[in-house]
Formats: sequence, structure tokens, C-alpha cells
Amino acid sequence: MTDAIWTAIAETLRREIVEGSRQPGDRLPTEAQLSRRFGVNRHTVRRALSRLGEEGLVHSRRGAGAFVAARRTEYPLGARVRFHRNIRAGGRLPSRRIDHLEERPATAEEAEALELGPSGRIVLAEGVSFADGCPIALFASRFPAERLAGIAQALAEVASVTEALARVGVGDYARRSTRIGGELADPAQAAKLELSPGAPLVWTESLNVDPGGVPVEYGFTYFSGERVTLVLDHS
Amino acid sequence: MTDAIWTAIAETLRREIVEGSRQPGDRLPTEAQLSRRFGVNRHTVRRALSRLGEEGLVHSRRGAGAFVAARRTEYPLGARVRFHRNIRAGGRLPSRRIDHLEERPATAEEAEALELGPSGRIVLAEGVSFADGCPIALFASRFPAERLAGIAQALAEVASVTEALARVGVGDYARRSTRIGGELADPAQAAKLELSPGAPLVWTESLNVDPGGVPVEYGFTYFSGERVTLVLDHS
DNA sequence: CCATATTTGTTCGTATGTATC
DNA sequence: AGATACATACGAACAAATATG
Repeated sequence: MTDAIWTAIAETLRREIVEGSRQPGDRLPTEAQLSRRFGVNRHTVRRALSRLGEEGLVHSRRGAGAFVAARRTEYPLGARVRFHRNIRAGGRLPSRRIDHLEERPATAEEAEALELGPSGRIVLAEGVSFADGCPIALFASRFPAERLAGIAQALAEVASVTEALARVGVGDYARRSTRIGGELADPAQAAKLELSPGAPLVWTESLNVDPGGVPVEYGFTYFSGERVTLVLDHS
Repeated sequence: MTDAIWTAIAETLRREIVEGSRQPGDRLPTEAQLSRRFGVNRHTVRRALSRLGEEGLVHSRRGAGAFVAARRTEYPLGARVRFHRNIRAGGRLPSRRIDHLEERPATAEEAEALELGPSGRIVLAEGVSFADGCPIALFASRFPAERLAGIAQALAEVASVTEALARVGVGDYARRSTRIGGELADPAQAAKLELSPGAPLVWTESLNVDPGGVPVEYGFTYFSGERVTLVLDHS
């Protein structure tokens, strides 16, 4: 088979999206309608939609339909990463939602990263970051509980990491290291990011330290690979 | 359906791979054998294998079988990125293969990045980077043809960018900027990287400049998201 | 709020094409 | 050349989530 039918269907739909005849948020025709339009079985359409879903161009919801996804955001990555400032610099409106907040003993990995003793405790904050109301990343941040007393309360109230850290006495901080990788969205991640499971994610593992070099935050962020471009400036 | 059968099958096979009972390079049982083992239709097994393929854990070849893929490599990313040094620092043997080498007029994008005039020419080098013989990234590098006379010849002979640049008079260079994104491997990319189409890629767009700030190389690199972790050090 | 139609998700069966061994 | 194995495509049925009246 020189090329499969489903690739041609995906290509047709992809062009309709990138050329703008289908706008972000628009609902695609149903699978049944598309299979009639292209004269193929529903499975063949599904294979094409699956690929577009993995590419991040469309997002399917059972019972609802398939929808065109939103546009790409630039996200500067450097020693001084600030989410709200980053997103506003791109002309978009930043927001965050914290889904989970708990205090518990640190795991070995967390203790090592945050330079805690064996009985150290951490505050874990998990949630979603948005640009213009569109989810662009999941975050899971760990803070040293004893070193930053009141951090959980502060996070719950202000929802900006920079402000929360300022409230507990960390006026400034910088990123010491970032590790980057790629993987695929599992169903839970996909649901929170409004992506299809199997969409590409770019994750970053980062450590932020105060001006004295003491760790204040250690976390992972999972960006939608198709909605975000990470920008690095070595200057 | 609380959870689908294919996810459980994928989870079982994934565990067998990550726990080491299936080694990199091993061939998995055939789809027919797996469907008998799990007591399901062949399509259900295929759905599971498809997911593992997207994750980069296995790689299927028509007519041959499905094979367990190789392990993750760390790749430091910073102002002074050197491929051969990076890979050797991780205790692996670096190599490169150049698949395509041509000189042609610069596109508008290339001319802007390399700061060329309207009639500027570039040398394009495309190929694959390996660690221990395992492909980890595709690269497509542009060099200013007039500014670096003889660069094509040099690239063909030494296959290390650092050495080739040294031959044409660029004794040192540094990276000015890097942009990072995620996407899925198309069939051509997947074939060169020995991945399944649809596997997650992390791409970087980078600009290297000489000590005077003059651009000497502009290119894209597509890393296998599952085989490579990019490491960033802000110090 | 509830009943029902709609729409996507999963699984099975079957057949055929195509690359590899 | 033949057997094996993966890739694609069609058809049918049911489950699960959603939308609609």
C-alpha cells in the first residue's frame, strides 16, 4: 500500500484546520458523517482522527464529538522562570488552578532535591496552568514545609508561586537546573489538559533556589507539546 | 467500561519490559501469539502494541515483528552544546551519519536567522546522531556558505560539527538561543530513528554564533523523547 | 430531573495487501 | 517462491459519556 486511506483523510482534515476553515473550538462533523463524506468505514475515519488527536490538532470527547484545539503559546525557559510574567509577555492572560494540596513526609528523591534531612516534610501542590483559559501545562511542585512555614496557606490564597513564596519570606528565587523529556499523555493528564490521550507532552523537572542557593521549590511541569513552545535564551 | 482490556495488556507488556525480563533488541511474541496468551482478538493486542510503540518502548516492523527499544540517554543543553562531548560524558560512544548535503539559496527564515543578505546561500546538512549505535536524534543544520567557504567539504570529511567549523576558521562557538517543542514522529522520521510513527519527539531550534556574535550554524534537532532527556544547567 | 437519542470508545470477526524472512 | 507477520480496511455489536427534549 503506497499510502493508506486514513493518512489522506487526516491530511485533508489537517489542511482544513491549519488553513483556518475550521476555527479553534469548532466541532468537527461526527464520525458517521465523515465516513459518509469520504466513503469509508467509520474505523478508517477514526484512525485519521486518532492521528490528529495525537498531533494536538483536535480533541475528542466521548458522547460529545471532536473539537479543533487552540493555538501555540511561547514559554521562555531560563534562570528566572515566572509563569504569570511569561504568559503575559506573550500577550495572553495567565491563570492557575490548584487541584491538590497536601503536606506529607518527603520521599528520598524529594529530600535529596530539596536538601532535606531524613524526616523532612514537603508541601505538594498539583494543578493546571492556563493561557487565555486554555490549559497549557500540568504542574506538581514540592516545597520544603519546615523551611517555608505557611507555604500551603499562601499557595491556596494567591495561586501564584512567586507571590506565595514572597509571603513566606522568599523575596527572590532562581532556577538552578532543568531537565527536559518527552512522553505521551495518559488519560488523566489528557483530561486535565483537554487533549486526547497519547498526545505528546514535554516535561520539565526543575529546581528553584533562593539567592543563598537554598532550594525552595522542586517540581515537574508537563507542557502540551503542541500548544507550547519552550524558548531558551543563553545570554 | 471502567478500563479497557488493551490498557491492561499494554501495562503488562510495559512492566515486562521495564522490569528487564525483556531486553532491548528482544523480539516480542507475534500478535497472534499475544492474542492467544491474553485471550483477546488480535486488534486488541494491536491497540496495546500501538500505545507501547508511541511511548517508544517497542518498535514494530511490517513482516518482521515488534522489538524492544533501547534505553534513555542524557543530553546536556546549554550555551556550549557539543554533541560528541555530550554523548561521551554520558559514557556512550557518539557517531553521526550525514544523509544529505547541499548548497542552495537561503530561504527568508534561514537568511534572517543567519543574518544573511537577500542573495545569501547556505549549506544544509541533514542526518542522524547515534549513541552506542542507537539513533537518538535527527539534525538539519544550515551554515552560511559564503562566510564559511569549504564548510560542505569539511562536513563530509570529519562528520563532527565542531571539527568542521574549526577547519573553516571557527575555533569556538556558543549557542545563542534554543527553542523547544514537542511533536509526533512522521513515518520518515520514525524510520530513520528506528521508532514507530507517532512516537513523541522533542525538537530544538538553535542558533550558534562565533565569539564575535556572528551566526555560524542554525538548525533543528529532533530527539526521540523516550530515548533522550535534555538537561539544562542555569549556572 | 429524567428519558432518550446521539456520539464516541471498545471489542470482536473477517478479508486482503505488503514487507520480511 | 513460499510462509510468516504486520498493516489496512470493512462490518457488526455493545458500552459509556454526553446532549437534548
